[in-house]
Amino acid sequence: MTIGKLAEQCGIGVETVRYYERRGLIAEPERTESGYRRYPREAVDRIRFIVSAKELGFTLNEISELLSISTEGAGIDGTGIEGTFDCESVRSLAVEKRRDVERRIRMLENIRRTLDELIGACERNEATGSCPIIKSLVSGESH
Amino acid sequence: MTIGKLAEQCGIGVETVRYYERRGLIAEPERTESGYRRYPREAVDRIRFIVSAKELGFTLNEISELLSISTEGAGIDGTGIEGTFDCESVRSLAVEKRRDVERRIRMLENIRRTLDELIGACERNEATGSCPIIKSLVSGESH
DNA sequence: GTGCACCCTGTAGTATGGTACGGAGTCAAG
DNA sequence: CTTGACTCCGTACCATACTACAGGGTGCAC
Repeated sequence: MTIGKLAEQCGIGVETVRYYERRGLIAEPERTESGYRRYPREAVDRIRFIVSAKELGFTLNEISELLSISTEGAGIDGTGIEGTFDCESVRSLAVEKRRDVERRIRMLENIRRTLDELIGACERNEATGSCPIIKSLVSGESH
Repeated sequence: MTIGKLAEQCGIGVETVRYYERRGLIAEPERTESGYRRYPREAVDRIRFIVSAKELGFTLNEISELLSISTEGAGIDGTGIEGTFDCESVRSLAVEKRRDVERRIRMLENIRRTLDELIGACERNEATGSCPIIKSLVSGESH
């Protein structure tokens, strides 16, 4: 698979794929004799994961970490995240990330609930008073 | 409440508060005779909401929209998001945002589930094979 | 065998979201 | 009534994550 096809399948530009490679988020792929990058099908999944995680507000560094957890010790060159984690390091990193993910889910659920209330109120044609969305989110917080 | 106290309560810098004001995310506050900004307690909630939403991967523009939905027609100067929405516009914007929030929750739940599996596997001392986190997220996607 | 779309490297520019001055005025505790 | 912490405005700078060249080579369809 060429870089162009890969980028297209992931909905990003070829420049971005190369950027992710430079950042160490994806491995350097095989090359053809003429120097063209040649990707395996799995590369699509990895990049789609990166794209999705980014939408969820993870930085590329955090995504690096998530990927390094999931590939347990595979290591990503040039990221400073070395392979050969022992199981305990992986576990505790995973636990930490899980807490973070949990917190984000809670906050989003609060926003969703408020949007539901707002939509409901609107359908019943009630004017909503002051800013319920803010209250709901803030009250659900637990930094 | 001075800008310094406000910023402190929200865990951000005073420069950031002024930046949010310039961006139209928060209203221009009252001023003292000498020109100092003076904030009401509610400003804390609004800014905390902005901070949280940002962590969840919403851009400041999206946050503007969310805030404008919740304050229904209040409008935010300089954002291009004008006040005087009719109820139907508010509702459809809220429905759209709800879909978006829902999608994010799903993706995060997939990541959480995978982290759980990973943590479980690690505790049972099983080496995980190839990258379950990626598979789970990608399979749960529904753009 | 010549277009045209694609690929290569490298470097420079952009958008977003801050962050950090500089030079000045203000407030309040001692 | 001074001194130190705070505020004002404006502009310039920063990090992250792209995005767009420039200047060249490759692949293949006609």
